[in-house]
Amino acid sequence: MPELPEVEVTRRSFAERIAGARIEAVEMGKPLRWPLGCELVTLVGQRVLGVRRRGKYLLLDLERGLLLVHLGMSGSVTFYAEPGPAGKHDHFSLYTTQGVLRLNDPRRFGAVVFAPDERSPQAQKLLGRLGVEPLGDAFVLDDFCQALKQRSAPIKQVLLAGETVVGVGNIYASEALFLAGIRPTTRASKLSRPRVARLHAAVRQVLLRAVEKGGSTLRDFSNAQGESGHFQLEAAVYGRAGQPCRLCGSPVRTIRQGQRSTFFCPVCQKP
DNA sequence: CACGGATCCTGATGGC
DNA sequence: TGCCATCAGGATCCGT
Repeated sequence: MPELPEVEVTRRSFAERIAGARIEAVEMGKPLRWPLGCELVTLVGQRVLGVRRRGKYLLLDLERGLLLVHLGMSGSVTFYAEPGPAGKHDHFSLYTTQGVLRLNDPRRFGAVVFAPDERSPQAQKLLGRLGVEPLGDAFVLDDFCQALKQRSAPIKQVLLAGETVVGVGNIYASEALFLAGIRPTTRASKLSRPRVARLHAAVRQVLLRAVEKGGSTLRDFSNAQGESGHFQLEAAVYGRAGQPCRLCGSPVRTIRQGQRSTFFCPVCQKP
């Protein structure tokens, strides 16, 4: 479900409501991808100072340490003003003085990990290899160009890996490459500078637009207040196999790359 | 070391 | 209706 736009929309939907809240209790369901990494008593009594985002991670800053929350494939965070019963796939709940934060994650590829500090090994194990933030000033064309020159893998997979630029998942990778007119199978190192420039702009544009639209609703995305997004209404290629390209009318094609589906227009996107 | 494949897990969907 | 195969927004680990 969640790529950068969904995570950012989620963050915005509860950051202000949880800021300043004191943690009163913690409840865990089935195991997630990684163990929490601390005793529950470490969390209880602490205030949540704020919520940041790094790539697809939500970072909940506490008075002593932080919680790294990842939504995996099927996770979503909801912040309830009133405490109710935990749902079937609610596997992590923070009961605070201002409401209850729950991570609901049927497939349990997500995780909540405590780290004493952002520079600690616990945090760096997850954040240490992440690429640059695509919507920040550090996403510079020259650097992007240089980084892609080093990589011989198909550009789609380089985007997905998140070591060059973070936040681009399976939907937005296909969308950005369509916007840039680049075939997903093209080796990253083979892209000319002008084409990298198009991709650089496309990645920013697609993600920014998706954030503005409130995230994708391809299946069931909704933010922490239960509101759904509208990006899927305008997907150019993702999920549109066989349907006419919105630019040239030829059928959108789908292939598999690294166990993931890729969608592209064989006419508009050049190798 | 960079790449490609297998893998964790549950639920939805479609064919027979 | 049941049963089976396939697919799903992620990212790590492992063999080559």
